[in-house]
Amino acid sequence: MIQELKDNYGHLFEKELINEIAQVGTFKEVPAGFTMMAIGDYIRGVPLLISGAIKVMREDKEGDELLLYYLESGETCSMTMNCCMGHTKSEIKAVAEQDTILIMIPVQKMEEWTTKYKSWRDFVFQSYHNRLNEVLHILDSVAFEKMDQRLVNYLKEKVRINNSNTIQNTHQEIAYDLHSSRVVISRLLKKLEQMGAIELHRNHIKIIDLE
Amino acid sequence: MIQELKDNYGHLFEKELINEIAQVGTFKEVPAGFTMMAIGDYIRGVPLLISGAIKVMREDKEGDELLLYYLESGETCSMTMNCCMGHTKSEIKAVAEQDTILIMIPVQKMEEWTTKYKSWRDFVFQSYHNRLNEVLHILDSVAFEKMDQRLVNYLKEKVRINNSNTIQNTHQEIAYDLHSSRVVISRLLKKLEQMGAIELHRNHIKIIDLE
DNA sequence: GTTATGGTGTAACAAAGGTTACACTATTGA
DNA sequence: TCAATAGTGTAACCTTTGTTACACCATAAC
Repeated sequence: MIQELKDNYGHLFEKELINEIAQVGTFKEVPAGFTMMAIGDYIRGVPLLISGAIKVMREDKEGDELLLYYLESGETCSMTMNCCMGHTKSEIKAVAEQDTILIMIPVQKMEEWTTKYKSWRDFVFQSYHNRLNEVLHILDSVAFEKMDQRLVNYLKEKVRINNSNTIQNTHQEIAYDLHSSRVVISRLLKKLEQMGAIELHRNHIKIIDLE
Repeated sequence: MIQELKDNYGHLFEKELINEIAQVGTFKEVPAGFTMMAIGDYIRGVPLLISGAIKVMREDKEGDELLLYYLESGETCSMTMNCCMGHTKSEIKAVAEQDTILIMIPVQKMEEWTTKYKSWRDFVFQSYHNRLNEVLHILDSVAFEKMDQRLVNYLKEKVRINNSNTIQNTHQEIAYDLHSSRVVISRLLKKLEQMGAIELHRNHIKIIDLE
C-alpha cells in the first residue's frame, strides 16, 4: 500500500503520515457502476482515491438526481468529512464511474491527524476548497446556463474524466445526470450531431469537436 | 472588543484565542446596503460577525446575480477563507443586509491559529461545513424547485433573517436575488396575495402566513 | 401645484424545456 | 427463429418562465 500512497500522495504528505495511513487504512476495489454511498447512509470512513473515478450526485426526495462532480485519484471526499464532522447522515450519493481503487481511513484517525500533521490539515482544507468551488460551478451552470450549454459542458467533462472520445452512455443516463428528460437530451444531441460536433450511436457517443 | 467577542464567540473559542483576536482584530461598522466585497476583489482579511447580517451572492459574467445565503452573528465567511487559502480572487459578492458590526482578522493570523488552537480549527471546519451545506441547498432549490416554491422559501428566509414580518424590498430586488424577472415575481406574488399568504404594498410586503 | 421617476399590474407573446405517444431498430434471450 | 426489451428519433402539445409593452399611481423633485 505504501507504494500507491507515495505515488498518489507523496507530494502532499510527509513520510510519517504516509506510514500511519498505510497502517490503519484498508484497501478497497470498487467495480464501475457500484453505488458506494446512498443518501442517508452513515459514514464509516474517509476515502483516499488511488485510481479510477467516482461520480458524486445530489438527489431530492422524489429521487431526481443531479451530477455534482467527479473525484479523481489523489482526491478525497470532503462531503464525507462534512458528514463525519457534523455526525450527520450522507447528503449525497456516490457511484464508481470507473473501476476504482481507494484506501479507507477510519474517522477517528482523520481527527487525530488534523492536530498532528500540517500536511493533512492542508489537504483537508484544500479538499473543502475544491469541493466548494465545484459545487459553485455546478450552481452557476444550473442557474445561468441553458440546457444545450450544460450538455456540452457535461460531454467535455466526461471526455476528460474517462480520457476517451467515446462516451458510453445512453441518452436516458445523461438525462438523469443533468436532471432533464430523455427526449430533451436526444433533441439537443441530434442538434449537436447536425452541427458536426458529435456522432450518435446506440449506447455510445463519439465526440468529434465540441468547441 | 473583548466583551463582544465573549458574547458571540465565547462558547466557541478559549480565552487565550479571544485575547489574541482582540489584539489583532479591527472593528468595522458597515451600513445596510454597503457592498463589502465584489467579484475579483483581493481579500485582506477574514471577518467575524458581531451583529447584523451579510448577504452573499454569486454573479456570472453578464452581471446576473443569485443569492447564496446570509451570514449572521457568530459566523464567518468561508468563501473568504477559501480565497485566502487558494490565494485567488473573490468569486462572490457580499452586501450588508442590515447595519452590521464585525471584526476583521488578518490572513496570516488565521493560518497561525489553525496550528495553535483546536477551537479555531473546529470553527473553520464548521464554517466550511455550513457553507457547503447551504450552497447545496441553494442548488437543490434551483435545480429541483419551481419559481413559486423558491419565492416562498426566499420570503421565509427574509422573515427569519430580519426578524420581521415586513419585507422591505421591491419586486425588482427580489427578482435579482432569485435570478428571475420583475414581471414573473410580480405575477407569483400576486398569486400568493390572492391565496391570503401575503399583503402587497409599495416598497414592502407583509407576510401573513406562508405555512 | 406640475413633472419626473420608480414601483406595480396586466396582457400578449415567445422560448425553453418537459410530457405523451408512437414508430423503428438493434440486441437479448428463450 | 421469434418475441421481448431497450435505445433512439420525432411530432404534437403543454407548462413554466421570460420578454415587451403599456397603463396607472405614489412619491419626490422642481
